[in-house]
Amino acid sequence: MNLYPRFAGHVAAALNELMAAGDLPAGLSLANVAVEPPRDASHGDMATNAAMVLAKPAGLKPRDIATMLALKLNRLPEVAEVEVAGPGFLNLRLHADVWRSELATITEQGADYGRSSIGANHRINVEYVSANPTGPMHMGHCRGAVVGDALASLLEWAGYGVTREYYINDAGGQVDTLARSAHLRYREALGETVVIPEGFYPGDYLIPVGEALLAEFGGQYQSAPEAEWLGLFRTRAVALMMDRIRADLAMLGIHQDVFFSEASLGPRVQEALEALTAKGLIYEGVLEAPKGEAAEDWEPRPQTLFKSSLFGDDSDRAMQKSDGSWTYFAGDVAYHWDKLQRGYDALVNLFGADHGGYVKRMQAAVRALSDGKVPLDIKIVQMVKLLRAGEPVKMSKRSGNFVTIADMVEEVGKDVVRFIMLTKRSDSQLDFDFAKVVEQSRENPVFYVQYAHARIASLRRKLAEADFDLPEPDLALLDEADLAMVKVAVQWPRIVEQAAEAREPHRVAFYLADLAAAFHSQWNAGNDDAARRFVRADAPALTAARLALADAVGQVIRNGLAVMGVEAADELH
RNA sequence: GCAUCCGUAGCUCAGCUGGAUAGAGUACUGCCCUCCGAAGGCAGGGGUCACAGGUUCGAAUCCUGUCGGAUGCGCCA
Repeated sequence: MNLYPRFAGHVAAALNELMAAGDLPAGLSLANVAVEPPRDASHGDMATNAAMVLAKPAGLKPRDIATMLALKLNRLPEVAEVEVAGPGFLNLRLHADVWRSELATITEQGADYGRSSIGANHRINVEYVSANPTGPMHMGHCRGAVVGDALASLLEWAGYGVTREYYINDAGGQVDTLARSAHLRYREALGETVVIPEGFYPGDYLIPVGEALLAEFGGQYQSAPEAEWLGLFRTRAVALMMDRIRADLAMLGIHQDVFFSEASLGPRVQEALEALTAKGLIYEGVLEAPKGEAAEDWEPRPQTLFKSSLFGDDSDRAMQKSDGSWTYFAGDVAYHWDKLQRGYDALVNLFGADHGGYVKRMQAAVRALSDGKVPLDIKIVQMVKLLRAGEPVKMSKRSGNFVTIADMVEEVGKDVVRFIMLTKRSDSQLDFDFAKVVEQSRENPVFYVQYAHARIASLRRKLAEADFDLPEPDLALLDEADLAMVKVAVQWPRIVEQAAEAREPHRVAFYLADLAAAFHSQWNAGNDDAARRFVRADAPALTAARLALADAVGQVIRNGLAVMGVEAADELH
């Protein structure tokens, strides 16, 4: 069992003993008792707020409870010193052997060190990317893709059963436009000179689609009426776009489990509507005019509405248009109905910042359909500003020229793209500077973390050349300065759990930067004082112990990078 | 008009499921440095955590309001 849960158990056991002995009133709730590393390392290795949290319900002074608890905890063999501090904190200092044995645990568990079972195998669906299949993936999709994928991995590490999902918007007017644009390219492939009118997709990426359509169908649809080819071309063009999107995602190392087609919803929409009707949440009504910018073409009309306002939404939402056809929202409700039917315990969606206004109605729908049993967590992913040496990169969507994911990955590599996308909370804006992200300096976290890993790898290489036999590592040879690094490394299981609970994969990137800093600091100490070096030809036993230490740190870095979907480098160039 | 997110050191950001003197990098100042992998090391100065109230033993963190910024609002997708 990992360090902190283990000590939480010790503290709980001690409190239960005090309750059993009548020193504390029986039946106190320990729910708010926390056992954590103190913010300031000089306070010790571990702290608990138990005395302060329990003071009021127990009707005792915090320091009195702390003193009783201290006596109990002091008897634990792992504890070197207990101190009551401040308003009633209990600070524990642990024996150095505790850190040595934690280090051994890292070595034993290896690539699984940090995996947790707090997810209890609950099934969770993470839907991300869901870019419209009308073009290749561009920069705007990139961050959501990376954050979603890393979050999915993180949840797997935390013990959830994760499904990675992509929703294909292949049923609206946009895909008709795609089909028409593809038809133009098809005619072009037949030798016509075409002009792409306003409102069509102008991008060059449709040229090969036109060629593919020509190869499949020959010239039979060149001048045929639209009704004859629209559905066919739509299906084919969407399929080709999805191939391309999958290839783009693969460049980022992303492979989703389920690609769910909106067009395939079919009877699900009616089912979802019936489910809501059965709950009395559907009615015919007229919505008020939207506020703000006046909508010229708005007029009040009776529609089929969902009472989403009962579930925290700002207004009720239309499911069916006045002509009886479904709204886009109805499709989304049906899609989430389908997810619920598939039996997930929790749902997570990643939305671009431009869909922020959609959050409440989706949560309302899921709450209504699942009777509040299945939480839908929606993460908003903010814009990325692309820069080149501080200057904004110019993009023109109108001409169809934008920076694609393929461009980015080709220029700086998958690992750099992924890492940088995780260096800020997803709900704040991110600058991506092509020049800075490949810089080899302390400021660049990708480099800094990879550099630590490369240095560790180089120790092994150096040793292979040096030709001296190492004994089995004896961790007892590690001193306090060596163990300082272990104290950072053993935080990893906590980071996994906390980041997973908060659904914030960026915390992994920050943690790895901290761990790398601890390692570099140790390394640099060796430059000032040769006695502190990892490899000491004059001391094989110490070298063996320090290498075990370095390897463990390298292992934790690899595990963290694995969650981020970044490969660890053994060498930098 | 309403909603969501944001406002922390000169700059870029952590911390936000309440805890002890608010952290990191960068920039700035002063020393040191050619090192197991150069792409530095150590130390120091720098903050009314936008503002005002409230809850609490305790608030950057929770609640309310104000100001400022971003985004969104539809029978579109």
